Amino acid sequence: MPELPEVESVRIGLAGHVLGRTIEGVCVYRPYSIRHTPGGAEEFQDELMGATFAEVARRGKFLWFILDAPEGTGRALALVVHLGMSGQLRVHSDTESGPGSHTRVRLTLGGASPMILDFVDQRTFGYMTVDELVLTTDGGPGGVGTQLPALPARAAHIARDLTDPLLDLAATAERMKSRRSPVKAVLLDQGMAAGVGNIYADEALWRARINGGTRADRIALPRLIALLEAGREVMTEALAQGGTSFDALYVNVNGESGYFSRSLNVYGRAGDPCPRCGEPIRREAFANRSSHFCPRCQRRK
DNA sequence: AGGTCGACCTTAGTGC
DNA sequence: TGCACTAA
DNA sequence: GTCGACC
Repeated sequence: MPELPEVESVRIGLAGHVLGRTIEGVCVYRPYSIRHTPGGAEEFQDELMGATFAEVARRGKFLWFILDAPEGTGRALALVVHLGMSGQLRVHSDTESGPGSHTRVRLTLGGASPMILDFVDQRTFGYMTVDELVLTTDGGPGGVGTQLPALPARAAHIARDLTDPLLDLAATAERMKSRRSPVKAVLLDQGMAAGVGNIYADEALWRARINGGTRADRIALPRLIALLEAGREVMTEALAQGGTSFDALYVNVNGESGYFSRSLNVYGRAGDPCPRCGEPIRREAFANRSSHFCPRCQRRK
C-alpha cells in the first residue's frame, strides 16, 4: 500500500520521464477511476489534451502534475493522482502494446520519442482527476517537487508531510495531545501530519514503544514528539531503500518488493519474535484494519 | 466527540 | 476442480 | 486508503 515513501519514489521516477512532455492522447478504460471529475471522461480529456507537464509534486499520498495549458485560460490546473490501495503509475516507450487488464487510464505523451503513462489500479480505490490549484494557507510550497505556494483543492485539507522540515513537530505533538482518540488513529490522520499509513504507523509506534490504542491525550508530550521523530525516521529510511527497487523505464509501486520484505520490524510479522525483546509480535484488528505490535515493548497505558 | 463498521472494488490465496 | 471466505 | 453513517 503506497504511503509517503512509495509515492515519493514514484514522483521522483516520473519527474525524470514526463517533465516537458505534452499529452497527445487520453484513454479512460474505467470511468470509475476518474469519478471525481464532474464532467466525466469528456471533460477529463478536454482539459488534458494539449497540456504539458510542468512539474510533478506530492504532498502526503497525493501526487499531482502541474499543467502548462496551451492557452493560459487563467486558472491553474493539475492532473491529480491518488494511488489508493493498489494504484501504480508506469511509464514505458512501446506505444504499440495494448493496456493490461488493470490499466484504468492511459496517457500518450509526445516528444522526440513518444511514451505512455499508464495508471494501473487493481482495486480501483485510487483515482485520477483534473483539479484547480489553490494557495497554501501558510504560504509555503504546496508540496515536494514544486516551489509554487499552491496545491490541488482536493488536497488542501492535508497537512504538511511528516518528513517536511517546515512541519513543526512540537506544535503537531501539541495538537495530537488535544485528542482523546487512540494515538494510532491520530497518527493516521492526514490533517495532522501527512503521509503515514497503516504500515509506517505500526513501525513508528514500535520504535517509540507506544501502544497504538493508547489515548493521545494520555501520552506525555516528549513521547509524542519522539513518536513523530520515529515516524520521520522510518519513512526517510524507507524512501532511501524504495529508490533502489525502481529502474529507469519502469516506474511503479510494488508493495512486496525491496524495503517491505526486509526492513519492517512488526508489520506483517505476526508470530515472529520482536527484534528487540523476542516476544512474539501480535496482530490485532483496529478500526477495520490490522495492527501489529509487540505486547511486551508496547504495553497499553 | 470518539469509536466501530461498512462501503467503495478487484483479485489472489486458502481451505474444505 | 470449484465454491466460499479472507486478506490485501 | 478514505469517507460517511450510526451508536
